[in-house]
Amino acid sequence: MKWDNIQEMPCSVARALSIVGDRWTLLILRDCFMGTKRFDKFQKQIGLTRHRLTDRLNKLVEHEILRKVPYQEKPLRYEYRLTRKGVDLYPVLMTLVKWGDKWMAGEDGPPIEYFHTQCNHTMSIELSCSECGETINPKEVIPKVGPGLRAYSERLKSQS
Amino acid sequence: MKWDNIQEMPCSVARALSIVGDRWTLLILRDCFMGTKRFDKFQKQIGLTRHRLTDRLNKLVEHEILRKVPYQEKPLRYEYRLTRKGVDLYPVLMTLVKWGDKWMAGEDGPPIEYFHTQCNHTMSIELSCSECGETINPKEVIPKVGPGLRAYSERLKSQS
DNA sequence: TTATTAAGTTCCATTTTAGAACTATATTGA
DNA sequence: TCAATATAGTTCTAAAATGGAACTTAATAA
Repeated sequence: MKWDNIQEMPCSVARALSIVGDRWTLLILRDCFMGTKRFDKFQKQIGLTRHRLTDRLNKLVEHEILRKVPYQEKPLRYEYRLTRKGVDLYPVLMTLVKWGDKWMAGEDGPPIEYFHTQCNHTMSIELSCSECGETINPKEVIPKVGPGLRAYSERLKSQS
Repeated sequence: MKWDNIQEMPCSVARALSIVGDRWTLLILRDCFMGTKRFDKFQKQIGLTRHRLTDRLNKLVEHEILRKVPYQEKPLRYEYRLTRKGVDLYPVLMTLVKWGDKWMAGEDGPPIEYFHTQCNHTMSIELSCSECGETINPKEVIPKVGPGLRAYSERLKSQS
């Protein structure tokens, strides 16, 4: 199985990772959420090669997670901005932050803290249920076959 | 910058990704959350090469995200189970699910649905504030330098 | 006229990965 | 006894991805 094929799996994790699941893309997006918009700044902050960066930014633009917006003419230059689809990846980054803060920060404590302007507290994120609002415990969530997987299975059947 | 060095960045996202940020590891963990425990089953479900799988499982064990538990003697065989540290990655997977469901599922709808036994509803996850409980809007969260980054900066200064 | 800035591109050596076959240990059935 | 099956790897090689460094292009600043 080549990586390029995982997007065809009937699985939202696989499909999401087919775009953002490589070694650098989520770091690029982290920088986007911190306000970075320009090529050289990404390159310096992350330290990946310019070649790779070009490649990853193009892929993100292609998938409409970032879009290129001209910020000057002469010479024409673009900056990279998050789209709605890109901003929707915020929870993925924040869950990684929370895990990294808990398990990787060591004695120094979390590198970055997050201040919630709505309640004026330094906070961390929690996962809650869209229906009842309660905090999620993995054991209390049961995965079931959904319409997407059913459709996929039926297509497989009709092919054979 | 080589990938192996990103874990030294003063950033929880980078540190988390240094372990789970490669192309296959989060898919392996997805399977763990679906109940998969054995080598061959991982291999068939994910379709990565046995060689890579060995490598990734070992890395996860090394980082105490999975642990090997013998399930038979003669011949001695182990299965892979999530540790507490591993279970703590559940939010990362679920945020990827939510994004994939929204942006990658297309007309078929989500492949898998999630049933919350606490409230008896099919649900999706939301991000909420640990302090006030409200749903998080990225614009309302301000990152600030935390103790980990301060300690890091001071170490850098004293070295030079 | 030479540097500098910004955003890439090009080239090559190194590293990682995919794919397939092979190995080790034990059980089952003929 | 012998062949087939099951499980969990390991080994090998060709192909693909990556890292590092230098080069390019277009414009401004010294």
